[in-house]
Amino acid sequence: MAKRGTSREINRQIVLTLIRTHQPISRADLSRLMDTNRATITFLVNDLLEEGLVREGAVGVEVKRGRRPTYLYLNSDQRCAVAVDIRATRTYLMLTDMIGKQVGNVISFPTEFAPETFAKTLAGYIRSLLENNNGLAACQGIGVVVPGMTDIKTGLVLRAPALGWVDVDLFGLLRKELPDVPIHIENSGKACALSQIWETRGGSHTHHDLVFVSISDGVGVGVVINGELMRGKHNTAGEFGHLPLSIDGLPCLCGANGCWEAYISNLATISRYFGKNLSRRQLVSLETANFTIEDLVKCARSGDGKALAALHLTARYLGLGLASIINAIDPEQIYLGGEITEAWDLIEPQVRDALKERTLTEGLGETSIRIVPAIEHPRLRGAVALVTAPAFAAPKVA
Amino acid sequence: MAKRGTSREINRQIVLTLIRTHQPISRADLSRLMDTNRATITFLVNDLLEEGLVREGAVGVEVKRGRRPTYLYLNSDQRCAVAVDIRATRTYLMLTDMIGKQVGNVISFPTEFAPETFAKTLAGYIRSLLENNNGLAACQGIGVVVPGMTDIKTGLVLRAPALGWVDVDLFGLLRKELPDVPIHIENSGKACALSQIWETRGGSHTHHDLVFVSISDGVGVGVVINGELMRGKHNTAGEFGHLPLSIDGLPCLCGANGCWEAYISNLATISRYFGKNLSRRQLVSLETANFTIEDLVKCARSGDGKALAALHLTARYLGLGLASIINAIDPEQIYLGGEITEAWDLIEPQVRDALKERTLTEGLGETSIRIVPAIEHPRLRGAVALVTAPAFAAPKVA
DNA sequence: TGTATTATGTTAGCAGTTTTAACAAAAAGT
DNA sequence: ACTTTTTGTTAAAACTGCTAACATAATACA
Repeated sequence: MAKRGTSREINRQIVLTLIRTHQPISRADLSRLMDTNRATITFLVNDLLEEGLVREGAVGVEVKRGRRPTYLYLNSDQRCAVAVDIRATRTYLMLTDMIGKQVGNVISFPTEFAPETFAKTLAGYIRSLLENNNGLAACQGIGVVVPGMTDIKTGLVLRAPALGWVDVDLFGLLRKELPDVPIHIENSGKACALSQIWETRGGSHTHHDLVFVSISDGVGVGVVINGELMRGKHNTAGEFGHLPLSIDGLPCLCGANGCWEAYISNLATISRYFGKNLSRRQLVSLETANFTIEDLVKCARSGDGKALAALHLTARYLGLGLASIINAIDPEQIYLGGEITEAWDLIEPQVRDALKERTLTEGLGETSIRIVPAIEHPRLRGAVALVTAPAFAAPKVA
Repeated sequence: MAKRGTSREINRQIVLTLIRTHQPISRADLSRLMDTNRATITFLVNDLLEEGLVREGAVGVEVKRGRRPTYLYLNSDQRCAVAVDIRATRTYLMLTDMIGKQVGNVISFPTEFAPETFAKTLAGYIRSLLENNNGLAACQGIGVVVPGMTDIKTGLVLRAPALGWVDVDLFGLLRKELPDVPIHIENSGKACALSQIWETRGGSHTHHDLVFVSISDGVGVGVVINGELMRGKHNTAGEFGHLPLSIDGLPCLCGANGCWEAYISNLATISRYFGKNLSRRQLVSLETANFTIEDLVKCARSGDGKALAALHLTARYLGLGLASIINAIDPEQIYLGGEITEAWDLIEPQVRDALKERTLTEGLGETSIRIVPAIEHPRLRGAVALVTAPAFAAPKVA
């Protein structure tokens, strides 16, 4: 039901989003973008100025004639957010302002598997991060991404194989340590997808349907449909990593056989290189401590044929799986993250060929794939989006 | 941008939807459902009464005390829609009122594969259907569902293997014959999903995420995410029928190998029963003319062990594929249509067991599956939804 | 230099909606 | 006969976007 103030709420959020994506921008430009009059914008902006969400800045000088516009900016300096990326080996942290811009360095520490002690350690790092940067006033929230299934309502980590966590109340543990800050916990793939839609929304080339595929120890996938994150009934939607390539194929950690993940995870690629059966986790962890996928790529680049062959086979399986995602979702854009993307120049042809083998139409075979390099910290950006995106979201009305 | 009248538009649609799903319903009940006052409802309903979309009916008598409510109904008698379901062998037609209620009988004629003559024949049937029922005044539109990929903007049938159609301008051909009626053309799976969301929306158990799987000569899938149909960039989203069960498996009509469809289509099941390789289309069409999946089910019911075994194997593959859909989408409800569902009592355990083999969590393994029997004409209802749903859709504002 | 032109941003009043509060209508209980 | 309860309507208030006029500030041009 649309109430008396619903229109205003909606328009407020639209203005806020447009300022975020177009700043610096004048009131007049906003009125043109929103196809309305300048008067309405004046009132909306005045609201945002009073609340301190927006500030006026310099006046424009590059105009031909007429009064110069006063530019508007998001007042992002006064608020901050903390992004946390929990991975199997290390946990990464970053401080950002409200538009997700990084403030200071990314710091990290080894991940402990015992939830209680881990939460205490993590809270300590967060506190020191906030204290050392107290020029930034209020912390708007902490976004935490996890390599596993989560329940966003309760903040429970339902299942994170890489961490050995089942039904861990991460929210509760962190809440006890940091009682005054909103905490958001989400699956890393979903968070990455959220950050992509949130970064492109309102811009000239907004994608309404996109998929984020992150390949590391497992395969994490986040899907945006019609501009909204696909969550599903249990917030477990997007588990494309366990689509079968062959129902009688390689055993997967999930218990089933022939999952895509079992063919393209970092473990699978390394295991393929060594030619051993490294399916048992203990063996794997020993091996990978000494030899990472980055090492494998280096080998391939310096002429190791076996390494290149292992990468090419992974590339082929990667393409075959992507074809399934494309046939199922028909996205405008696929984002691809993970260590193996650093070898994209070596594997792209194999990926694209395999993809075209199974996509149903020519158009689907040409689906755009964008590599997201590790240096962009996609998971940390996803964690930020958990905190910042709700502030810009339109109200639910239906 | 929310304009001055946007709130009213939104609320108008909500009222209309609530009357559709709850009729008969009083103004007072509407105000309670929408959590607002009766005055607002009075204004909104007056608008709808003037437009003739809603009518007042009997007064309620089963109230304990107080003034009796005057019940409101959708004024569905004055308008009608035509639903068309094009299938490989026959084409079906039905006349409905605006809430999708069937008027008269379902009629059908053999499908001709030449687009021009087919369009002329179809238009003739539609005209006679409308003339024989001209008590119903204005025809609001014609909804046509097709077993293939469509472009909803142009009305082109991009690819319908069962009909041998590629880039057929079905919209243009029908438009020439019926120039004054809006025509909607859509893939059958998508239309079925649309009809399900549209029939449950506003009700007590609205499903925001659902999947409709229709098994016949091919596998058609329609997906609703966050209450909206998933279309994708080219309106080809939802092609789960070509997810692989084994990338080296049975050849599929699409050119790839091991597609789910190649294991569970009616042709696959019949072919399995005869133990022959019926992959070539000519052979298949000869066989199936004499022996349908319904016959196979009859055999199984009367004790033919080979028939039952063929069904059970199809059931197993059906379950394995559904697991992929469930892992990917995590829907609240799966609807299952197609001839084979008439044997649901025979195959449900096998389907459910196979499904649980590959679903990632217990909750996902328990995903509700509802059989949609042929007598409910799901594809024709989908065709109706193409015409009627837009009249109830909320305005796009963001 | 002075005037016209152009663009930005503000203000007052108008128009369309929801909301509040009061009231009329109709039925059942006491 | 009177009170209570519920439905539906009406008038006025409050809030929102919209229109039109106007102030402000820059450039263009004679």
